[in-house]
Amino acid sequence: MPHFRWVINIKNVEVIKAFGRRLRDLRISKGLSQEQLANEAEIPLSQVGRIERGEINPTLSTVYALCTALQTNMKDALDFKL
Amino acid sequence: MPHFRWVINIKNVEVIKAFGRRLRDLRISKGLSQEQLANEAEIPLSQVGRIERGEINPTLSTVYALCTALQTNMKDALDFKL
DNA sequence: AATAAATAACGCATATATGCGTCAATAAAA
DNA sequence: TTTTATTGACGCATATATGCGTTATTTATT
Repeated sequence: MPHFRWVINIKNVEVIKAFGRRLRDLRISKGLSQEQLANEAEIPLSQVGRIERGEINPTLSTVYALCTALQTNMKDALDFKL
Repeated sequence: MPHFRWVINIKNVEVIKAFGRRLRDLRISKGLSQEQLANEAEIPLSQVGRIERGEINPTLSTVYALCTALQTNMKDALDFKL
């Protein structure tokens, strides 16, 4: 059965969703498929999808790898408001 | 015994260490102790220490919580070069 | 020096990100 | 439509971040 045993921090959900949207925008603006981005960033394809959909909370190193693959700075990739 | 069974991505080590240094600088510039920052960000004190020392690879939501507690944007907190 | 405050360095349980699959659904191109 | 490319949505094992302790060490204060 599904659980609600743990407190959900709404802000945290929002930040990973906002980053997912930003990542997708950046990827598309660079004309890359998820697969190409995954290869560049050396991250599994399925993980890129989950991050773009805001399903997982990526680590700093993953964020960095994605930004590097997109030829952007974390500074710019994380420049969004909630 | 210690292991070397997995490939270590040097860049990833560098980014978490750089963030740790940046976090410490920001915290000190705001005149906060690790304990005060931990309370503000609602994360364990020991975790703040490990992050500042670059021992762990924080998630995006943790980075966000720390930046918010420091009254900074991720944009600025992650504005560093490797 | 003695005391207090701050940080380092551990341990441990649990939730979850990662890494690597597979197959379905959708979109794009032929 | 049919084929191909792309993305979504799963499953599962493993490494690790989180969360919450405790104790040691270092630093600051008196």
